[in-house]
Amino acid sequence: MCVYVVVTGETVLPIGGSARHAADPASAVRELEAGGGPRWVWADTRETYPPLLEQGVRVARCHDLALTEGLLLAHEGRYGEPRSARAAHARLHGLPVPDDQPNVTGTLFAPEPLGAEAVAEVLADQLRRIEALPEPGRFRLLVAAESAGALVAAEMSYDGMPWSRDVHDALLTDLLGPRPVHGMRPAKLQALADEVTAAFGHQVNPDSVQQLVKAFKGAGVALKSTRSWELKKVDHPAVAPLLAYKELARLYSFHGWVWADQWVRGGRFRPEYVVGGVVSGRWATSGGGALQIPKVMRRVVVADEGWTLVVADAAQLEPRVLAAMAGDRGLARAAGEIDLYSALAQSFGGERENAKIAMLSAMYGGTSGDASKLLAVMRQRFPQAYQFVEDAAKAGEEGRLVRSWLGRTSPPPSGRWKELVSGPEGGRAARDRGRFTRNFVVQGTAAEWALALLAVLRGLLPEPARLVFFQHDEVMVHCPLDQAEQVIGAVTTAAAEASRLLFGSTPVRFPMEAVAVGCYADAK
DNA sequence: TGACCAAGCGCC
DNA sequence: AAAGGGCGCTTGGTCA
Repeated sequence: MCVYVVVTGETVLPIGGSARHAADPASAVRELEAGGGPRWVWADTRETYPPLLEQGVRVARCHDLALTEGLLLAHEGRYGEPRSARAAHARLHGLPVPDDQPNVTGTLFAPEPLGAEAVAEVLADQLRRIEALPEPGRFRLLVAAESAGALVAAEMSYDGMPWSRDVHDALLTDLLGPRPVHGMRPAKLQALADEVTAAFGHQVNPDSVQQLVKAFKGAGVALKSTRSWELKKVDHPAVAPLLAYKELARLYSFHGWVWADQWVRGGRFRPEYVVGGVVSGRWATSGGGALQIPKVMRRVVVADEGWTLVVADAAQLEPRVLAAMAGDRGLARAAGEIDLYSALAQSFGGERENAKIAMLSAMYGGTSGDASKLLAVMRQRFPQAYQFVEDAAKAGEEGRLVRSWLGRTSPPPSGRWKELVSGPEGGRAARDRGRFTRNFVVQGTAAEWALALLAVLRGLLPEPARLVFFQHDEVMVHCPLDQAEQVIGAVTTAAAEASRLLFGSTPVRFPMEAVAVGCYADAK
């Protein structure tokens, strides 16, 4: 049973009750939250929640109208229509529908917030539309998990991930040389660039694909691309320094000093997360590149004195999700083991590696190498799982929509795709979309499991423990040392609860191994 | 000059 | 070792 309380601007309105115009809305929220914890409904967590966090107010549950509208529109085959609460309200009243604005927090031209009555109206409409779906229970869970994700995302941006600028600077200095002055290359990077130039006998900018291709051509080497794995096949003295250059140059420009100046404050890395930013339901980032931190940088993430980092990732999440969704008994039995691929090895000639290739090929639409032979085995041994992803691929090839377990819906085919598919290269376009929808059902459901885990875990954490990182199937909690055991236990509990919420009683296990470490680099 | 694209590579 | 689905982000380079 949910109790909804509307928040907009300075109004806090219990549904069915009378509006309170609070001069101090944060206090009003704090007060109502303490008295039992309603489900707050608001137009957009990104606008409403950060100011509350600034005032030390956190809430347990919310219903984010914009995220919910996006999920509903996609399910209704109206993917891409404006999803803001304002747009939803306009549609209800046959008024002109405003385009979605980029996150307007803090801009001068932020429009007046939607009135409380309008917010309540949009909520009622959404709840009605959810009840009309074929699986309202699952979709309600999706909405709750997505909204909880929005709370976590805002909190993680606010709290930040521990980031030692001293360790970062030492690492960069070690690899690149001291921080250079304005526009210069770091010494070690410049030395490698000079080596490349020397190897060719003339000036070559290693950042320029064109110059590199031309230089190699001049040396008698025809390149298809300058990708590292392509270069590794080439025998030329420029290759070694060039490969070293590319690796370090990326570190320098993506996660170097300039990046740290912009994104690290007070020993915390504060990226911006975009909940549901990937069509499959995975999160994206809109700044800071939090989901692409190179592994070498993990040593920079260090717990505060007297605190620890509890790091946990779900093992082989996607094949487990497939086993549970497809109800494939054989695969589910293997997924009852800690190492799913080892458990499958027997079916694939005793080779764990073969089992892995077969599973990945089934989920991603792989065709290369041994894939087709292994897929034939998969089809025979695990027919339900095989058929499940085949059906998703077929739907995609035919231009139909597919949905995740809880009801997140794939984008429809574009107009361009429809043209292509009836043209001479149509087969290629169809297969490409088939691979996408094949992967969508698995990746999307895995994202839902992870979101459910995140939501449950958040509710189990003791004060002052904080979630500080979430990356697809991995979470990190920063907590005092003496809470480590409790937090590790909470992770296990949350994983079990996420599995139960999505799949009820299933033989499939979802192992989530958590370790407490002083430094992220020590987690693996 | 700014807008946009492609290449390339980091993460899952 | 990669395969292969999804992203973000930076650089160089082109075009209006």
